[in-house]
Amino acid sequence: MASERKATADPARSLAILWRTREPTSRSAGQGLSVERIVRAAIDVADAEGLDALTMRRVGEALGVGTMSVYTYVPGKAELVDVMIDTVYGEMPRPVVEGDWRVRLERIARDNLALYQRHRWMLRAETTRPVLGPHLVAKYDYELGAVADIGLTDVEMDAVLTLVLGHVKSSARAASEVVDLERETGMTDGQWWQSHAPWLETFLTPDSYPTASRVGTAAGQQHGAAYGPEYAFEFGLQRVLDGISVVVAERATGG
Amino acid sequence: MASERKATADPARSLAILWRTREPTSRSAGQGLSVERIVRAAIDVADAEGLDALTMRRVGEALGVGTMSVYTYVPGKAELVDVMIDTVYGEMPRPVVEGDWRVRLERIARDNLALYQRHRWMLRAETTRPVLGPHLVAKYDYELGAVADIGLTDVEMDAVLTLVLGHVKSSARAASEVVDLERETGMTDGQWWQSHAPWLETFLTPDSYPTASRVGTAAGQQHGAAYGPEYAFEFGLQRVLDGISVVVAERATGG
DNA sequence: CAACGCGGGCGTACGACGTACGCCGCGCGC
DNA sequence: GCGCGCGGCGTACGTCGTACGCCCGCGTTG
Repeated sequence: MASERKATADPARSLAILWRTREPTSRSAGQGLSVERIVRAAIDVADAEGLDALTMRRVGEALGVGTMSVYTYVPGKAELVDVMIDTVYGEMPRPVVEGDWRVRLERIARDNLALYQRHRWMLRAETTRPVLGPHLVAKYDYELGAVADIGLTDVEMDAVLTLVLGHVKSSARAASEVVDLERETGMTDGQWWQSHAPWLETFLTPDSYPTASRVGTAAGQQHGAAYGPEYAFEFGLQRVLDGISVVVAERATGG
Repeated sequence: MASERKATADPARSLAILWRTREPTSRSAGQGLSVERIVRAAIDVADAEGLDALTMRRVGEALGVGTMSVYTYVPGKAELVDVMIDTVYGEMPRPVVEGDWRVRLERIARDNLALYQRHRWMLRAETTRPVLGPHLVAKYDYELGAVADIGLTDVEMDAVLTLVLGHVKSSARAASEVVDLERETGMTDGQWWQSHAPWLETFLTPDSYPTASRVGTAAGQQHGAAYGPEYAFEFGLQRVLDGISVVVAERATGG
């Protein structure tokens, strides 16, 4: 009948849940199921076991409740994930930071990185279009504050934030992969590179790919040194901030 | 028995397929199934209908063959995707570019963006750890060439590349979401923002979130102007390159 | 105080998916 | 001319999301 693909969430339904916060009915006010309890349980499952382990059956189980009971409060899994995302945005700190825009942006970058580390499933869930929930809006407003009044246009402010947060996400993803790999294989990243070294050397010879071979080795050792992802994050962040400071300086002197 | 999670691909199996390229047996040399034909069909399906539509049954169908026949050549879906990824890397151009490092990096960024636009499923498939296939290695070697001999350390070269490619991926993802949304809803991004404007205004008032409201409006209009994602890509790319040039300049003068 | 209706909770079932297992039948080497 | 190996595949199982409709207990009403 309906030719709609249900692969994706219905934003309107997600928004309704996010903004309406319909109060619990008088009936089972205290101890029944609720959107909040469901979302909290789902976040706990995803934090502990990853997004693949987050099934509707598992959520029901975690709440000591039948699978289908969850559907009384949430229209489907996609919308549940939407609400989970906005909920964790609500956990983020929004301190007033002393210092200039660079200090503030750096702080924002680190806070977002910490969020991704605490909730690694966010890195995969966020792929789809973000739903404009209340906490995402609050987060956006707060973060824009870091780059307000330094001479950028509105569009540039948005672009700066997008750039910084994109870098954070890329770095977080790389770091998360290292963690996953260690969990799956039982080896550290360094051990993994070492065990694959002979295999690598059979085809990635200095003759065939001189640059890749040399740099790959160096980067691999860096990873072995147990702070590879952090280095990539720090290096990239400073580069991005340097790049932004060029525009800020232009605006300050030029007009 | 085996407590292995099969959510992820076995890298060794993927690598074996990627590097061994076992020649077809004498028997059905010409017209039978083959890894190449399977991968090509799978890429076509994913290009046309997205990663969700890529099922083993669908691949078999596209080849006029039973579902399980695919498993004769490919150990599983995860490994198939690994091979698909390396294959599309093989399609990328690797021209010798006239100009300095900045010109070369910019070209690399645009080529990678084009790749993501041609194969949007890459944006979701790549999430897992990349498999070191022959084409990925060749790509890595080529791209490192853009930043060789400008005074960076090996680790910095790797970090620069990671930074630029990360930005490309972030931008590509944002652009891809716009395309998806237009396909799903049948509206352009501008129309979508406009239709949701009244709804947005009910809670995102200038009183509650002054900055987010103003900047969001500006950014929304930018999106309506049909070149939002391109702007974000260009702006971010120039910022990133500016940031890199600061280090390059340091290295050139400092020693 | 009794009857009722409604809504929260859930059991069952269906159609996807990935893929293990074992059976065919063709065509090449002897 | 014969047998066997291998490419190809039909069936079946366990998972998932979720549509559908039943039940039961509570709050409301007469």
